[in-house]
Amino acid sequence: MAQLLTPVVQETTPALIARQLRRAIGQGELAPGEQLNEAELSRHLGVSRGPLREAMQRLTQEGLLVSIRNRGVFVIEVTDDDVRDMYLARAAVERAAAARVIQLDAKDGGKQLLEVTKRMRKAANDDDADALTETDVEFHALLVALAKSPRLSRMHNTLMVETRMCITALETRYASHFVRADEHHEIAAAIRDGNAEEADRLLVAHMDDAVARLMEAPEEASTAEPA
Amino acid sequence: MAQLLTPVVQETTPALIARQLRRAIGQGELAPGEQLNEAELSRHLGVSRGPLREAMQRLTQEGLLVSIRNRGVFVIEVTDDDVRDMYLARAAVERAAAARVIQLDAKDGGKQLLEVTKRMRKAANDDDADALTETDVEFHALLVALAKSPRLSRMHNTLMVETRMCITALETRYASHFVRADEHHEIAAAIRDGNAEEADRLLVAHMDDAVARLMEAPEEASTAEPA
DNA sequence: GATGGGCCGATTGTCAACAATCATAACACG
DNA sequence: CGTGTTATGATTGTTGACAATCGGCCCATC
Repeated sequence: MAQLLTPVVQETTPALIARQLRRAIGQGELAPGEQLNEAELSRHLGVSRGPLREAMQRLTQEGLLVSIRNRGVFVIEVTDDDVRDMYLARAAVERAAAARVIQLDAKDGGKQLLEVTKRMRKAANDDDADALTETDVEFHALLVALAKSPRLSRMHNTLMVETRMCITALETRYASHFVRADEHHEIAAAIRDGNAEEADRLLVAHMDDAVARLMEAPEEASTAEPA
Repeated sequence: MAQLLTPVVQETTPALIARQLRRAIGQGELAPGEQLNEAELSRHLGVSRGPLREAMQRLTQEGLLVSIRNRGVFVIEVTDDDVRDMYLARAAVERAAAARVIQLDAKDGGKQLLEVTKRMRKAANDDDADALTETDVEFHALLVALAKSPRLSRMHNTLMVETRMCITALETRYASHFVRADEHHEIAAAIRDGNAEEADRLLVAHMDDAVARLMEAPEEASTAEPA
């Protein structure tokens, strides 16, 4: 028999709950700054407070939630500094991933990434901003997945939840859908061509652009308290 | 009054337990592959199983523990692939950190790092391998801390626990203590001089060296199962 | 001697109850 | 009017108990 038999891994309950919470945060169902009521949430999820608390500890470790003793856990509020830091970390991870992809199998990796950009262009044509965001996230997730690095993937997963949260909360929009699609296409093409320097340069520029866009959006959380 | 008043942050119990567990893993008190018995551990720590389990979920999220449903949580076993991946991730984080330090305040950052290398040289003179390892870890932790990036710091913290664990488990030793100290000194000097390219190059080389050293050490966990 | 079934101890998963803490608001006091 | 005090309701933190699951062992069977 072929090795189609993948070892059965029973996901643990807190891990499942944690995924739900991440999704909810990314989609803004749990708004930045909002407190997570244990009793209420556990009822909604159909579990008791124990497993829920364990799941919340996971997200707290990731930095998606902040815990204040005897008061509760809250969804993080993203300040300007946080946005900058998010993309600093994303750049660190994705640049390393891109370099690794080129090193492993540039041609194949590039092709897979170009496939995603095709769908981005379709979404741009349809003027479907949501689909565009979906494929955008998918592009970056695939880029890191192709690097086959468990650690980079884990880090990146957290960062993408934060990114999604920001996009949702700030309702960021590109000036043009096509510009957005093209930026990703160029990165994919550079990777396919094995041009590490170019891919690296494009990625950095892409991140800088994203920060600039998010910063000019109306702030929902101030970066410093008033004097 | 000056801003010497830091906001009071009551650390949560699972966070405290998690730190203890990380220390224990880094120092090899909890050996790779070992199962963590909840009842026994909670007794030792003087808490009940609830908070302990929450702490374990944190480390599981970090990838320091692996959880198998209905069986328990175990300290990760580090394969050759894991060692490579660890240093791939560390390179990603530390290269970004170095670049950021140079961007923020190269002179000051370089000086602080050089201070650490002084202590490394002293440890090398004393032929004190443990002190050398301590200062080694301190150097890299400081490098990332100086970048003032919460996200890079959080990621790096996890990676350094893994690194420590490997050094302890594999009893890795440099060929020469002085070589080890010098490598760090060069990196610090490059940062102080604001030479980004040089610092980046040295960091990559430093990581490659580390992987090579760890790989030639006797393996305690095989990377692939026998045919 | 190898295989399969069934019991048993140990450990984990889950839950509900209790204790501790905090924010709020009402109120007395200077 | 501002300050300090005290009840109160709600929420979190912690614990112990119970249910579920698993690995190991013994033993009957072929």
